[in-house]
Amino acid sequence: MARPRKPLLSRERIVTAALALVDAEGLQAVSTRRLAAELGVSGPSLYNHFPTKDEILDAVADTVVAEVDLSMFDAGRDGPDHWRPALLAWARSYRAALTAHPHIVPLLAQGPGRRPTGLRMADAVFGAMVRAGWPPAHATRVGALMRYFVAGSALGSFARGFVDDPRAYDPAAYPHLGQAHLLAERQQQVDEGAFETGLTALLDGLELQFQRLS
Amino acid sequence: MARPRKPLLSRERIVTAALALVDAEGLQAVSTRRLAAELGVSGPSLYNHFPTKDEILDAVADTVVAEVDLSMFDAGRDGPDHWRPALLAWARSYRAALTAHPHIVPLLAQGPGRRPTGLRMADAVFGAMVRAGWPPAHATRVGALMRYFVAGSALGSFARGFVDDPRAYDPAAYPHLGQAHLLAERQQQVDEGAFETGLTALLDGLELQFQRLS
DNA sequence: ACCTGAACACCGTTCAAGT
DNA sequence: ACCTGAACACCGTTCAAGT
Repeated sequence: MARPRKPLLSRERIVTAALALVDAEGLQAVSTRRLAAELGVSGPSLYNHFPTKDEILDAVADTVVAEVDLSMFDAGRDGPDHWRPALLAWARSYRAALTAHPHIVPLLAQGPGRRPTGLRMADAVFGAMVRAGWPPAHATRVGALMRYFVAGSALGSFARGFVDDPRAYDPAAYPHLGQAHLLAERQQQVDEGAFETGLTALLDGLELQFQRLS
Repeated sequence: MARPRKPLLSRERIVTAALALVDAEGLQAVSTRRLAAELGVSGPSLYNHFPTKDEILDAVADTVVAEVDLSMFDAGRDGPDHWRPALLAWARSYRAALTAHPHIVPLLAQGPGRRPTGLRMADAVFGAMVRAGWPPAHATRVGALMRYFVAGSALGSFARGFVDDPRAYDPAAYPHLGQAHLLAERQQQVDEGAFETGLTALLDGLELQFQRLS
């Protein structure tokens, strides 16, 4: 079989298979040969659809960010009281999209870059903040700092860092972390709690700044 | 030359060289062969000092986190008014350590894990918050959410994401980002501003919560 | 246009051999 | 104990060859 009359691959099929592989086995499991095998083709076939492996992973990251709900930034329900609930809903949707695919979060490191959905997201947040009354320079910062917090919460899940093995912790070395190994069990609660606590603090603090501006 | 009478390598030399290579050329530049060449030895020599390449990079990450100042959490100057300036100073030192070595930030994804300095840091923050009057469950969250924000700010530097090429941005597609390409130039200012704005908001918000608790 | 196998330079890691 | 070269299985990518 050289060229089939109907293409075996498409960019979409490749991205879908790559995301499934990343979710199931992590980033390191994605090699061009392995991914191609998963799709029933040979390694080099991928290069008919993407110039490099990195661009495949870029497209995967874009797919994940595309899952983020941005409808709360739609023009129409603007007003000076809408920016807070909009940021809140956006942050939760953003975090949900990332924690659904935790293995690609480190890949988001490059920032929005040339990825279209990342740019669309930045544009939506910025536009809504300006319409709500934030000065443009502040609107840029608000979008950025919210992104920092959400990405950080999805990236370095604090609790996941503690392995589930009491022997890893010398109580003499870390006097306050005696029960740290328990954190692995309650991972999700701790993460969720820290995220919600931080989100509330962030929005409370931004509200103070917003009031000072007007 | 088989075995020299004085060892050519040490864990410390390896880690130092690896960090220099990461800083200069990024994570992908670090291969065992390349790193060994940089140290004047052959590839497999590294395995006399580290069991895997991943553990070398773990040690590199640990080195970077070790640069974070924790002295503001020392017992003695506790009191209910000290936790805020302590968190502020720590966050700035933490961010400075990470932005000095931006290429290893995605590596911190695994969280503190078994890395001793990450655990020491978590322990110091937690202990100081509890001594300042935060209930333990809240102290855990405060340490985690601050880490989220700092790691996120170092990871996905918002501005770095915008490439310095006006042609990458179709003004029709991103109506609010017409000047986005300019962001690449002002990268540091935007990042710094967003970080400081977010940090103030976060601490203002935490102060509100702290008052509510007492 | 879109797939294939062969090939290239390069990986991380193992291991027997040297001192 | 600590280094070496050879070797293994595996990479990302290129390319000529097939239809």
